[in-house]
Amino acid sequence: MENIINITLPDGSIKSVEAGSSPADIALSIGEGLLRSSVAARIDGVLIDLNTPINSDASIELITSRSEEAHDILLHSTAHLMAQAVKELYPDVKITIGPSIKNQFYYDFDLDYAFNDSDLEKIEIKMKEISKRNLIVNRLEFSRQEAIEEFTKLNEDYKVEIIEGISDDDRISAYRQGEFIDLCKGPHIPSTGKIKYFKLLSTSGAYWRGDEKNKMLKRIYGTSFFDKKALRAYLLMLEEAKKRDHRKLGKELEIFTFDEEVGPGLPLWLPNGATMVDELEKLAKSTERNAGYVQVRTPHLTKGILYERSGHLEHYKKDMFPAMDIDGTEYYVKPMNCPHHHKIYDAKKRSYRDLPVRLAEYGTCYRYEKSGQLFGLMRVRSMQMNDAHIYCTPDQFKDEFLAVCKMYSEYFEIFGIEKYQMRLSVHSKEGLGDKFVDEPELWEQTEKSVREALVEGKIDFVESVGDAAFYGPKIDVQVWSAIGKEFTLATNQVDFAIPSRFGLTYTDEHGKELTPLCIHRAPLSTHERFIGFLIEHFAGDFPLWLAPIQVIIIPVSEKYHTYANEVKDQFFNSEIRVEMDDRSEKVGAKIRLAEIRKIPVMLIVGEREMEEQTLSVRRRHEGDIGSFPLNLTIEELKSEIISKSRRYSE
RNA sequence: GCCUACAUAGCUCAGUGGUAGAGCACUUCCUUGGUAAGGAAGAGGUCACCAGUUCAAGUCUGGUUGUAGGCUCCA
Repeated sequence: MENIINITLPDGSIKSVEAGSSPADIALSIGEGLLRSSVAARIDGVLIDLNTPINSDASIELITSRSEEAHDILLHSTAHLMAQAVKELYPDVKITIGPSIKNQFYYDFDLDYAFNDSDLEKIEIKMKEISKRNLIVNRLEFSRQEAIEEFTKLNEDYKVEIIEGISDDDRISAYRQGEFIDLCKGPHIPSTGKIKYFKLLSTSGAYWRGDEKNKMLKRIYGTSFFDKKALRAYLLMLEEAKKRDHRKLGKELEIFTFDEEVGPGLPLWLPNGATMVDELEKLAKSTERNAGYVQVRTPHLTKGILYERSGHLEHYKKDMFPAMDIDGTEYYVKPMNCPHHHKIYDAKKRSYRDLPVRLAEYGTCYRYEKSGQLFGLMRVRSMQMNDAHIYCTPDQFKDEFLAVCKMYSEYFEIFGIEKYQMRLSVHSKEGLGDKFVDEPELWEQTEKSVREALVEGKIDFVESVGDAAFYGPKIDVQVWSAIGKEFTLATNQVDFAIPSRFGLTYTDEHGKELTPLCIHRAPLSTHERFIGFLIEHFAGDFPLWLAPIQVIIIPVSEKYHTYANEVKDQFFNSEIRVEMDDRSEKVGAKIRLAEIRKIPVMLIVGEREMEEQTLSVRRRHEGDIGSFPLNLTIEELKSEIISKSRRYSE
């Protein structure tokens, strides 16, 4: 009896097998097809390889190629396959790490040679060859000392460094396929022959252990799938995503441009973009007015002493443009609006009866972003923030904080933004006194109250240590660009430090002077990033209220230009953004251009319309929807604009 | 900032050391049309910039600037 063990299957049934059977044996006993589609197994909740023997009673779950976990394992195994190919082609290479990431994998190599595109092709061919060898992937286990000896022998210094960092009592595993051995926890695909549909995508540099003080390694990214169709679909998806890229659409739709003589990261808003900025500001102003904010305006330039007081020069200087000397005094362009707003708060005596004070401004700030991190409109050096600072008592904090969170969701509702993640960024102990103001207790206390507010507001969030602002924790809304870069869109930050540095106070009901809390918030981010995001979110197909050109009049021929101009004037007088296509072109050509420009409403006017005083309405994504009286059309479009309807954006 | 690649007409892109090209857009003319491209002609370039190699450089080399993909950092 001793050599029989009981294996519990996911459906609860129990299978008795010989001790030492592997998940592969168990899969085969159920069916050959199951074995074929299995890539690993979970035994009592722990992922193991298909051929690892099981020696005692356990529950089993086979990981088949359909699951996301299986895809991760495949990606990781493909990274090993690539590393093996690179090592065969470039024997001097030292391998480092090669994990799977979302739908992709990468591997970092230390090599005195830079890979180019034709090298990627060569490596891919070598990978296919190794795949055909169908090498069995074996798990090896070492003690720490054995592992160090083994990888020292292989001359893999980086692996030795990793092992040295692993705690003493752990068994160390590695995987061997043919001549290639890689330090790895596993599990892995059982043989290289199962890795068939992959593509190497790009090369880049990457610092060893992500630290810019370390050596720059050579990284190769790639992707891999279980079947050809899925690989093709993924590559197609990457191509499609590029078409939504705001840099491409922003140029095509004449929203913004950059000019070498103006400077990197300093966008120029073209008329279409300026119109959109204006619409955003109108939205923000009315929302904030209803939420009890007041508008202020402050200069772009300020004496250094203000930023000494605020702590910016201590904690934020590397992100600021260098000082300029004006009559012997140092001035800076502002990186944030808060110090100015603090001065406005401080411009008069405040009572608890005045609080909360909510000061709003779409102030333009300038930040010295490192050249390599500029990215279209999403990451720029001059930016106009949807900024406001709320000064409140500790008692008011939770309500104010949640009101800001509510404002986010109202905005997100308007734009139909559904894919985002709330992130609570807190301080790290190591950063105290450097990256963060040195107030350990206040940090803990503030972070606690923010967490409580979030829980009370039933807001789901993830936490990120070490990403707080220098003056306090923040709640960010993370979104992803068309090509998958992550960005912080909205932000909501709590400041427990700076108001006291500015000596800000309010008089409480007992006549005592107290320091207010400050909430920094930017639910619409900056105009630059928000519009960059919206371009991609809508793929340039903006809802009517936001579209730079809302309506284009298309006369069938020159004979109807007079009527078309009358129509245009009426739309113009109704404050609808209208243009007329008076080129000597056929209707089809005018429609085509309007479609390319993604103008939501096309109005065709000819003989019939002129006689009947109507318009033939063609809407993007809908086509010809029929003829309507002029006045009715204006009314309907007006109401669509006022309601901010998203007619096509789903 | 670091690694790598790229930079040719307004846009998209050909052009591997020997007279600078295409399509679209633009201008003019013809055409006056009915729901995604009517026709013809014309204009448009210091091949990003600065050096160098060469009889000769868009093409080769170096530097600068800008852009792209990453790394690091962030609204």
